[in-house]
Amino acid sequence: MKIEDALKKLIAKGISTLYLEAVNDETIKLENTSKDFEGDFTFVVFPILKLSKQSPQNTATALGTFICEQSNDFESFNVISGFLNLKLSRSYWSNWLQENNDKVDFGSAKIGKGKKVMVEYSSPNTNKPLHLGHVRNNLLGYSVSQILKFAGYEVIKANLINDRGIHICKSMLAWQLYGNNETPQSSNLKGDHLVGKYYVLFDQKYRLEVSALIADGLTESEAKKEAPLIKKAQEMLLKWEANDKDTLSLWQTMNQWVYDGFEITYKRMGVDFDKTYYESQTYLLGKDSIEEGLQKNVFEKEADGSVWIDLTAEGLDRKIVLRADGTSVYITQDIGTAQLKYDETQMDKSVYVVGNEQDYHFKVLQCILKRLEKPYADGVYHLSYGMVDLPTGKMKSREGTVVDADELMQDMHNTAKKITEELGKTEGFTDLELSNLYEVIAMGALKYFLLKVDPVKRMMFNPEESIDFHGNTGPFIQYTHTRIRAILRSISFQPIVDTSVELHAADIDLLKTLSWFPDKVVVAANEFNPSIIANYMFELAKSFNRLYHEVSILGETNNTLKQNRLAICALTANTLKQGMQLLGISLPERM
RNA sequence: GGUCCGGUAGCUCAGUUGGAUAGAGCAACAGAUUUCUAAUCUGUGGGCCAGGGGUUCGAAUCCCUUCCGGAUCACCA
Repeated sequence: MKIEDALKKLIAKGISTLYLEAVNDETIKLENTSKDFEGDFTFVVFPILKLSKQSPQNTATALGTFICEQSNDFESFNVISGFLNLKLSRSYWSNWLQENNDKVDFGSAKIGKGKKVMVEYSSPNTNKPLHLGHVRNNLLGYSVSQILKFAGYEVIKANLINDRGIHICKSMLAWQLYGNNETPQSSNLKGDHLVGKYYVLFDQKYRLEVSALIADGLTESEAKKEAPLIKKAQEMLLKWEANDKDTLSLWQTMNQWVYDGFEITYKRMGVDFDKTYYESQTYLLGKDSIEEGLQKNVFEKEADGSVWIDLTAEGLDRKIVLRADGTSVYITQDIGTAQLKYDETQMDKSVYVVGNEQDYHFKVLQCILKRLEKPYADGVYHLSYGMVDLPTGKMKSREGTVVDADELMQDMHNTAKKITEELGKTEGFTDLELSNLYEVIAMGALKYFLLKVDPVKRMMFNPEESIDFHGNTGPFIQYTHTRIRAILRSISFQPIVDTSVELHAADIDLLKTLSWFPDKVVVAANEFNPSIIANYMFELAKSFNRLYHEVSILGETNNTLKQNRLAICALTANTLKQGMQLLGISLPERM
């Protein structure tokens, strides 16, 4: 039984013994004692004063006395106004260490046992390279997958590639018109960047045409529709849909360039997928569900043949789900893809890592799936995340105001190199080891920077100030880990815990922080929120660094205490490693 | 206009189900290494938790309202 639950039972027992009032222990609320006071758990007695009919002070004191008499796990208490602070005993912590010391998967949970969850993330367009916003998406998706796995779920990572549509045709067309048969090989340009270059070029040329038409007297919206380039792009889309051989061939060639480019970026970010869906193969799905919905009277058909759903009862709008010509809209595809995913995997939950500009869309999707009484409707969860803003404003691919993912990663690598060299920490490494080290540190800094922020929040990235390597950062945590590893490398010891020895207060502080890890994992998994793990990692690292300064680990003269302390260090190192793995961050042995 | 999300220190962010004097990091300043890696640690300064009202023993947290920022309400994806 968890100590919190045991304490709740004790408190309930205390109330019934002292005041002859029955209390359900599940209604007892406990808090962690704030660090300005001595103690581990705080019970606020105000709510039970009407039972005790005593002053807050007397009630708390009586309860505290009762608990310390009844249990060896609590050694003392103090009362400040209505707050009863209870302190866990040293023997409790010794026992805790002994129990958890050799757990291989300390912190793992079983809340997802027997359940399958699909996490869809990344979902790029094939007309441009990935930028910082996509990096946030990818890291979130990967990390959430790791966390869910650690919490016991079977996880399927999926990528739905948006490989068709008018935007793809834009880069194809620009390449056809202005590309002079440029290829990634001929220009030595990464394929996704090459295609992205033509996407931007299309937009530039298109704008010129639009301005010219406006000068000729057209309104802006007319000009946008009438510009020759956009008409050509639309023609190309029609050809693509008609399976025109040349168009398809160009499409395949250019998409392959992009995939080759993405593969490099994904690999460097350390993300991967179990399943890849292509929108070109799924965009016709969903029509069966429309038919089904019509029969169930969930949808209604207009005179022109278009199909709609009225979601005003749910506070949403009336939405089209099928055009009059029988073609799909975005939501139709998503209905179809959800069904496809379920048919293939029978997943219990389906997490979509998609930016918060699609909050409305996913509300609609879930609503429709519920109306259709799909068994997977309740398991749909939109992991909505805020944009990454630049000091200059939003990132826009077409306008070139983006922080490119590949460039950013390379910048981070260079910064890591520079700092390591400045600190003079390059001795004893081969060139290859150094290069790997810089990469691990750089990725640690970048990933931690993006994952420590609550996903729902917009976040700010200033390219002028490179991402920090001090303080609440990935490298700080990596560094802490290398300090522990240095100690553990230098000595051979058996992680045997002897509960007879009294632990130092600093040891106990660290143990206390360690003991929170399993709870953090559960909360992070339930909320699909890696930032909980990230912030906890920082707490844990700080906690170890305090111990490191306060006491000597290798220099401890009491050998039994030294063995215990080494066990605490080993558990800390393992927990740091495990937690960072949940964030997709590696830890170097030395740095 | 309707709906949704956000607003906490100069900057970037934490803040469990309402709890004690509001917390970190960065930046600034002052210190710490004969000893396990100073990418570290300790301390100082810095706040009308956007504003106002309400609920109660008690509110950054819950309710109402105003303001600010953003998104969305497409037969685009």
